[in-house]
Amino acid sequence: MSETNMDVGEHAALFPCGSSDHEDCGLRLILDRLGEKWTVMTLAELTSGPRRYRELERALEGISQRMMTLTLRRLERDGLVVRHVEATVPPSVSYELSELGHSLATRLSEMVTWSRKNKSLIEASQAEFDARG
Amino acid sequence: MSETNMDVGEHAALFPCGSSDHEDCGLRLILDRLGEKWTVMTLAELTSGPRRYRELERALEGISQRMMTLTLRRLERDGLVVRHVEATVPPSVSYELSELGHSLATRLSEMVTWSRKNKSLIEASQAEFDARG
DNA sequence: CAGCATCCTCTATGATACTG
DNA sequence: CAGTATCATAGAGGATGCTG
Repeated sequence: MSETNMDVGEHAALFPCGSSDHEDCGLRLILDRLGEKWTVMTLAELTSGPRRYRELERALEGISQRMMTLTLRRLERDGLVVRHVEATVPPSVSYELSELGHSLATRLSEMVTWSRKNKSLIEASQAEFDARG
Repeated sequence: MSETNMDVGEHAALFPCGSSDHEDCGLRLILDRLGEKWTVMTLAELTSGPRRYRELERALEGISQRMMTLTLRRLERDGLVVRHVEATVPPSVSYELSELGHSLATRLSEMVTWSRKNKSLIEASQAEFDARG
């Protein structure tokens, strides 16, 4: 009853991202990253603990070396992932989520829950939509 | 069953999207949509209530007609937005969030909160990272 | 007003080769 | 092992013109 009953009149934006505010309230900052092909899977893999470069590469089946590096660099740049270097021979480099990274991963897991819950609903809608030309 | 021999104090994955599960637990289904350039702003605008095509176009300053239509079609296809047609002359078409759309918008607003809260942290990290390249 | 069709550009990503 | 550098390409998105 009190579910979605937040009267949606004319001017009560649930979240102010669009309109004249082109800076998107900072959402794009993180959404652009999440929209990249391998970012989410990389974060997901790292929620289990630190991983070495090669381990990640194996876990993310199909990723190119180029994208593995790019993805990790960008996550590091955002402060979501921390890079550790062991100056051994051969070198050993591991990556792990920062505190910020973990906090994002938590949010992401909530989105996963939502996705799981509504996946069939969405796919049904798509199927119906497609069935009409 | 598998090689659990390397438990370096690992925890279970917070969300199971990567590794062998290529279907991404359905997250990509929605993340791909949110990653598109105008989707979030469109949803944001619609949280305030129904909007006509032209109203949306004006609100989302800079969007092309092509992308406005594509974005709305895809949202409609996903069942996140409902399209209403008034067969007047000239025609009047309005769009509004479905219940599913509202539920997603709610999640999104939580992400916005997170983004707002950590925006400066991320940007600081980026600045520091760049200062060393 | 609310679109659809067409052309074009630019970027994300993939493939491949090389190195400390 | 853990990258960097280079080349190639599919697709997202922009610009423009047309229509019911």
